Amino acid sequence: MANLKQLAQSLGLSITTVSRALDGYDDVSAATRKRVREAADIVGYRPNASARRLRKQRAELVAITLPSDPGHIGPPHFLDMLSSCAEHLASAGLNLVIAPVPRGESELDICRRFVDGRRVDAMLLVRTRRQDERVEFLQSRGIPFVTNGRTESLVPHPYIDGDGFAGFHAATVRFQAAGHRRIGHIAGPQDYYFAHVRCTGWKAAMDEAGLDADLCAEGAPTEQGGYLAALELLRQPSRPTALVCSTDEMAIGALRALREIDGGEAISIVGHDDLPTGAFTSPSLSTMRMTGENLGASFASLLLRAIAGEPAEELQELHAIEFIDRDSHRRPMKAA
Amino acid sequence: MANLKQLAQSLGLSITTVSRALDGYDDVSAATRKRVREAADIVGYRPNASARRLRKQRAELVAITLPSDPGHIGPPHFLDMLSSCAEHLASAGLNLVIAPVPRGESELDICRRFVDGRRVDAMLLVRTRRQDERVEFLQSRGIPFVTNGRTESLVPHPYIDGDGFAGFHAATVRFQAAGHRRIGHIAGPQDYYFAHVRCTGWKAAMDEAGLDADLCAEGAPTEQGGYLAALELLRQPSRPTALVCSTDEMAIGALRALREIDGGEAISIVGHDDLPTGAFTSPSLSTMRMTGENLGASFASLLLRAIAGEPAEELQELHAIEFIDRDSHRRPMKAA
DNA sequence: CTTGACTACCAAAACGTTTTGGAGAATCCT
DNA sequence: AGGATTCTCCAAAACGTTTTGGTAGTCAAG
Repeated sequence: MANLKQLAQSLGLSITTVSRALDGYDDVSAATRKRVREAADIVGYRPNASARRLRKQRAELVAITLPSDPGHIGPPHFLDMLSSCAEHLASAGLNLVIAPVPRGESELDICRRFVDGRRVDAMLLVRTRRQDERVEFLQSRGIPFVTNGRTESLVPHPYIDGDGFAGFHAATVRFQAAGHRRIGHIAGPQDYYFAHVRCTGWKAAMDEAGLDADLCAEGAPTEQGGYLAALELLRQPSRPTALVCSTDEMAIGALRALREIDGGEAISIVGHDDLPTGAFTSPSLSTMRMTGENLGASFASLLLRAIAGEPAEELQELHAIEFIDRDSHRRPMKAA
Repeated sequence: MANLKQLAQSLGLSITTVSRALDGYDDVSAATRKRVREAADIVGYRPNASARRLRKQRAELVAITLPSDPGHIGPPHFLDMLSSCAEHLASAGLNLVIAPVPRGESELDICRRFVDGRRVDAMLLVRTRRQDERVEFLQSRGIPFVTNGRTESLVPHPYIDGDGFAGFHAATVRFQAAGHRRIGHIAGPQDYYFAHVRCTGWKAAMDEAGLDADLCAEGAPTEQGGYLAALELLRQPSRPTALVCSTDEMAIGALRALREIDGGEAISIVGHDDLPTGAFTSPSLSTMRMTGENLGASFASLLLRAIAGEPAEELQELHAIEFIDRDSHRRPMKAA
């Protein structure tokens, strides 16, 4: 309601003094500072955000682009993560705006709009691709950003990612140790970095064990995509006895395929993401997830440090993957 | 990069003319308008958002408060809904910022910060309470807002809500028609409007049928809350044979309680929200949900119309509830 | 030749802050 | 006492837009 001018007038002070009193500068006496602050409290004065932003040349905003891609928008935890991230940003005076990508526009368009209109101080990117034009654009503009997921960009950038290679390597080795020889992989679209690196982890473990890495089917990162990919593998002359799936959603689709196929109940399976639904499927879904608590806070912290100018190399977090063992990864193998 | 002044200089025009050319006013000749627009395209000019906002006295932002309450933040669809809402707002030049409530602060504090700092043009409220201080505050400030859920506010406000009374009434009547006499209700916290109105629907159906509406237990709107409330009802000397649960999360908790109790598998159950997980529980969870497609777009539309000044009475949507029948609502009753 | 309407443009104000570069008064040091 | 230093305070500029209230110039009508 009140602005600085009115407040200053009512106090018989200058705008400058009132502004500086509220900001706690020490070139205003303790007495006036107190007087100003009390008056401001009473009238409920809050500085006009647009005016401050214009003057300070900061947008006080961070945007996150939400792909309206096929496949759900990350696990359900995602909103919690966002919420926590927003909360931590807020304590630094930044708000988080969500920027969905309308059909007909690319994520790059959105970035452009936000960056060139000086609407944001930084950006948060999810679902990175191996070659990601958004990353290139933001780097060319020199605007701070953090990605959820790595890219193959030659110039380093801040990210938080799970060590998909190690995770899928370890999952494959576990199956080998349990006696599996024919271990298949249900892969997500290979232009996504996460899907590619998970596939690579599986393949490396197969190569190292001297096993054929031929049972790989790619599909959309959805339940249906997993279902179709699994059917494809199950039609092979020599079926897999275990499946390592790129995501839980795909794994749930694969479970559906197994249910429809004779002998499918003898095939072990593991996914990734720790979807809550996985606890209720039958068999309950064994899975993996990135370690680390309060990822939202981590994203916020990286964003703030990127804005503060820390070099990208120091703003990269690669988290270990942990197993969540339920039933689906140790189903009794059919007697060979 | 470029601002209006530089662009004007490079064109040999005044700032005014350039600004008006870009905005398509017709007091600038078609020729110059074209020339200006082409030049703007080339340098990639975008007006500085903060400056425009300051001048136009509009924030171009809408905020939604995210309660960090007990109980998850709405169904998983919630993020999709948000995303769709943000997308429709964006086509009107508005961005959606998410405003989680840090512990130690109330949702009212957040509203105050956003409203009094002129950071938003409107607000979106979820999880309304019967007496909702946020609603009162926003009404007193005269700032447009839309709620997800009704309130008992005497002065009308825009909302979108499901007809919880009718839904829970109908669900109860269905159980009666199936022969159930002792139908219990697992209620959410009664200061939430949705929880209260659902409870009222159940109670009304019981009263109308001349049955005792005594089997009601209240709990937190979480899996654990449903579990505890169900245990409470099952300890009664005369157990319910069917349970109408305020939310799916609570219903899933109740299912767990039934599993632990001797004879629990003979108790029918229904929830509300259509959580994806419900399809995988055993028995699979029968549930209800609000009808209407693309709620996000509806919210966006109501917000825009509220900002445009349409009266609140015309901005209220009450949606019917539909049943999603799975297995849990028709479990074989124990022979009396 | 004046008047009025119309076209194409522009200078300046305004939006509400924060920050720069002082200015006057009081205090301290020698 | 005179100069330097410290305390308080403030006028004005700046941030980049949009909008107000014009001004010249042209053209047609009276």
